[in-house]
Amino acid sequence: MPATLTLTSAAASFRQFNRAYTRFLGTLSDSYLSTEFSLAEGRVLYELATHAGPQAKEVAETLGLDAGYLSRILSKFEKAGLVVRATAAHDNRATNLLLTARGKAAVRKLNLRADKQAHAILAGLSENQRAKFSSALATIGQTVLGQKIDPSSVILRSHRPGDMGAIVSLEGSGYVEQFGWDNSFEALVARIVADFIAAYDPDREHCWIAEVDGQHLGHVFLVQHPDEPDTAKLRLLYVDPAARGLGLGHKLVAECVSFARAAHYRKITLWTQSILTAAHRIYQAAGFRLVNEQPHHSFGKDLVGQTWELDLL
Amino acid sequence: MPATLTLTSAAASFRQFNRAYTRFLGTLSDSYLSTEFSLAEGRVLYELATHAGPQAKEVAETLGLDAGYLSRILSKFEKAGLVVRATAAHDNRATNLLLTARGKAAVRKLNLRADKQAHAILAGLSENQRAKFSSALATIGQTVLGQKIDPSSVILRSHRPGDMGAIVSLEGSGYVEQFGWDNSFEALVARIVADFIAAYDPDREHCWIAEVDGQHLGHVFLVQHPDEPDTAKLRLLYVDPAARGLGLGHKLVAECVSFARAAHYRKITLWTQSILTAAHRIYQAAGFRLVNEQPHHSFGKDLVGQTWELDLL
DNA sequence: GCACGATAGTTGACAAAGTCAACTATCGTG
DNA sequence: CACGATAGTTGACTTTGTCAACTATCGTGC
Repeated sequence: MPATLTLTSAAASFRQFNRAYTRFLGTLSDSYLSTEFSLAEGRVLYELATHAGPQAKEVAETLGLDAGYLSRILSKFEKAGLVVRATAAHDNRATNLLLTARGKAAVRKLNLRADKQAHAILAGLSENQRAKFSSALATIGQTVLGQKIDPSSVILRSHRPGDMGAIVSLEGSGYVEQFGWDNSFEALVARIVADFIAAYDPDREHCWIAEVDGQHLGHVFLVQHPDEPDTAKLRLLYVDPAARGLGLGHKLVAECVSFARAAHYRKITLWTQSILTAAHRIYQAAGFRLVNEQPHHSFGKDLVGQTWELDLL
Repeated sequence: MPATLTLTSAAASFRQFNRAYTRFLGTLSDSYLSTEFSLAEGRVLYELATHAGPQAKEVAETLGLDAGYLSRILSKFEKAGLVVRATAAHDNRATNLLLTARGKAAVRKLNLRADKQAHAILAGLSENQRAKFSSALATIGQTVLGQKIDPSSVILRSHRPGDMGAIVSLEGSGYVEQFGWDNSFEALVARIVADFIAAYDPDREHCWIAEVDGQHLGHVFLVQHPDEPDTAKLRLLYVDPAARGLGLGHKLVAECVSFARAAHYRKITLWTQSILTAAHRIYQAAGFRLVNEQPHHSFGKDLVGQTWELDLL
């Protein structure tokens, strides 16, 4: 892969983005001027609202505030009746910070204002743009801000326009990066998804996309076997490297199995490669068993293909 | 399109991102502590380094600084010999701000430090991640920061793993959004790119991707006509809505034409739709002429297909 | 059970960052 | 050439943030 995007040019656009975002956050926070709170105070309030009864130290750390500064802010809040400082249960040095009803009301008011602002900005975007935008935010959050994906916020949905391409792209670049396969694999995936759309029978077939905040994290297909009407084929199970370890693969396969049962299939088969060991664990856990292995040369590599089956009684 | 990504949830993740990025920029700017400059001073210096001889007012506006505050910063810079304030040519009230050699040296030093920092963060990412990251930055910059694409920074390159999928995705969601086509169009594109990879002859065929900072902005294919060896087909010309008006389409078509000439084709043909008027102007400008029109029903719509040709003498 | 270093939080003194309004000098227009 | 507008400066001020010294408590090792 020729490095048309060098580390240096990536760093340059990163810095440019940071400058622009500094400016942007500056204009956003200007709205605090019409408020009784400063930006720092607002951040503290928000922190108290989202984390139940934290110690002052924790708040100072997560927000990067000076302990002394925070102490003064909290005194002000206490005087205003927004916060109570309760000595911690097992440590008389520490205090647990709790919002009063009045404090909660203040947070609600701030939230409303901030939500309005965010809405106003996003309202100018088309749905397509908004999806791209959200996905971009999530990407940045995960790559440089160290944000973790919250498994409970992952949703499974059916395919939509643009999804087939995303599937081809993810699998194409993913397997090249991880296993060095050549682009004939990407072409194969493109053909599979084209066939899926062309022959799609909603009662007998389905595609699931796992996503969070518009970010495509994984997918799987269940299709009718071309020759055997009672058999379904599970195809193109994929979980993005960024989302591994969340049980997404299990969730996707479980979805396939229950759909297949509901559609009265008697069997599910799938074809996979011996090197994809992470996937095997998922198939095994779902009750599939390996029924056949065969070496072949594909995608520029010597591989061993495997057929797995699950009987649906 | 079911709104699994509502405006409200998009706004929520937007706000969460802003909070996280505030924190991130805070840690980034901590590095200014070991510097003789404050963050605001650094921003001013950078602004002076990138824009030749601006007025104080312009700097104050672009950075969102108070005029008085800026004036004091500039006085400090002048005293330190980093900046000279020259009365503007045609307005004796205004001053043009110019960095001295010493000022430029200071900027270089700051840049070096910031570059190191950015490099350190990006060095932990794989090339794939870095490309996604850069592209995400660009997306955010364009959608909410109002950044414009710099036409001179657009590069044309050959296809790489993951590109075919991106092409399918862009065209699939793009034409759905703009013209309401159904997903059989996405399937058609998937089949075309699959065929391209399968039959690819590098001497006779080519795919160009237009990108900036890893962000895919457009593409085009030139392939051998299946029946006529002397004829090339131009296919899948696409320019992302975000990148229209930059002459990207012209650039991509010109690339095709010159490749076709070099490969000794005698003719280029292409098939397009009557509603794609923006593309027609590009073809016309490149010397193509409309040779045939035919109504057809595809992608869920009644369309009029057009064949265009260019003779390459 | 107690000395001791570590930790949570507070406070005073201070510095840095940013705001506001009044002011000067100049400009452009009628 | 009067007059309102504009570029920039300055003094007085507030807000925001930092630092170190301080108290009270904790946990550990002896």
